[in-house]
Amino acid sequence: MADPTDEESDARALDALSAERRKKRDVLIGHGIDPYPLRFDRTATAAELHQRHDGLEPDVRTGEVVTMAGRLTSVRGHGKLSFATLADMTGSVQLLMQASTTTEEAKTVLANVDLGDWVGAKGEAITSRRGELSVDVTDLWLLSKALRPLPDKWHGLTATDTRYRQREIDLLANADSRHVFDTRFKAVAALRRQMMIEDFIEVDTPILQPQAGGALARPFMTHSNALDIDLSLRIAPELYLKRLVVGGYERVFEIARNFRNEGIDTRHSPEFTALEAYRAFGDVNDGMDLTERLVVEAARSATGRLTFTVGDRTIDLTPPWPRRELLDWLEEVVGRRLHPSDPVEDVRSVCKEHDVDFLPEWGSGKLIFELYDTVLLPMALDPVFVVGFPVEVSPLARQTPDDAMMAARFELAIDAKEFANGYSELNIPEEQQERFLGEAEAAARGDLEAHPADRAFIRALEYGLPPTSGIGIGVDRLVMLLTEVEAIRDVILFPMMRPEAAS
RNA sequence: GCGCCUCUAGCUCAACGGCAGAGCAACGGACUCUUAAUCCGCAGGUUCCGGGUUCAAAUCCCGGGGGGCGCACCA
Repeated sequence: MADPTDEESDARALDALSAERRKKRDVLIGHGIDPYPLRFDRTATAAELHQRHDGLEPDVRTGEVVTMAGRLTSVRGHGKLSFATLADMTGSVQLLMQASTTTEEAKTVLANVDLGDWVGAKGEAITSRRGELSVDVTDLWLLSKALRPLPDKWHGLTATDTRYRQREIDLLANADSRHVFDTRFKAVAALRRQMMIEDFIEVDTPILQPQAGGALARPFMTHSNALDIDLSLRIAPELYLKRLVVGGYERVFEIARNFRNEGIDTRHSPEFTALEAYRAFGDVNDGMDLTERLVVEAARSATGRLTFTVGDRTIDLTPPWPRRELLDWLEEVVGRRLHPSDPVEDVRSVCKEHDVDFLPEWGSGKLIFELYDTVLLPMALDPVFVVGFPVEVSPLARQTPDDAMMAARFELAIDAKEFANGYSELNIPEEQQERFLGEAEAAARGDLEAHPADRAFIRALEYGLPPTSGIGIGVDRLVMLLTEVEAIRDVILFPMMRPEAAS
């Protein structure tokens, strides 16, 4: 279907189903029942009830009267006896409704509820003859009517675009999907908790920026009417966070939504979440230590495990993770020691040998980075810190003390993807200025990912940025690993989609 | 942006040139221990859209749209 929620197709195809539900709502109104009560007091959740009473023998009455609330996901009518499943945020519990012991009002409600309705139910917690924990309902209230039918209760919802466009019904129909997001929120909470433990301050920096910076990427553009200026959506919080370190926040982090106007595929979303953290007095090695602690803690806390299977790959996060010098590893694999100072023709020939495409304006450093990206990265399954990247592709990182063409920078590779990135931050204003000018020239030449020099950032550096370790962790990719899914859209609640057709 | 695949009832799927079907959900009915409840009955369609080929199109062809995957760019 071109558009499952199109108004006309609704009017046509959903009319019969929806009309039935509206009719029942009218019947209840006719009985003086408000189908949209303002509030409801519940005394127990499904999880609490199970925690208190699981393991009882069949046919036991606990004597505890509870009031539950949730969505009705299944009804099994049995004449004067009905069973139903009530699902709330914590799980589900069975309702047992006997005509002989329910109120008249409850009978009226029961006769006019549909799958998907929100209901409240009061009764004694008991076990059924089969031994299932149930609420022996005396009172039943409608809390809100579902006018649209739910997806198939057994098969759930599989249509991918409907799952992304109408995440709400994906969540209520597919337990797998709920589990993915439960895991996501636990992982993010764990990251935040760990940062707090390590004395980092959480901050919020601008998403609307006069000038995108902190990464090489194409920004989304927008416009301020009040100021009559064009603005970019942030591509990385990096520059603002380092300005906060200048300001005295020695340990800062942000769990930041970044926006990049680039390709969309299973690994890339136009908006994605990264944790960026900056720590005064640290260097690239402290960054790796911190990254390892964060990822391991998120995995343990959100899943209780350290090994994950994605597709046919098994990934083991057990620390410590190996740290390999990029140039050493590359030498091992391509059989030649490369260096950014090598003549560009030499590095190009290695690229050709390994089917690595390149552009004529790329220097040896960029070519080495491309070799890493296309030859080494796919080999990294279990976590590996790759250390030492060409300065040419690291405009915000310090040079290493013994090699001015190499930056004190690492990338964390897991499952053939870049998971994290970090370095000893470049804090020498003149050098940063020079690197910016190089980028500005590239921008002037038409490089859409390059940006003009950020003068406000240089000015900040001139007030003094202490030695600083910075890291960035791709939160969506981390969650993909922890939930063992292959598509980034599966871990984003409402992934960017083409708008639904107008009619 | 290019290539491949896909779109059928509210949902999950059949039919693959010959009357558009099933399960779930819905609707009417039976049933006091079900849990994908069961049983009887009944209803539900612009087969994504537009054009073409054909006696006949959900099916084949062309164009368009949505979605997925792969490649390229990017994290």
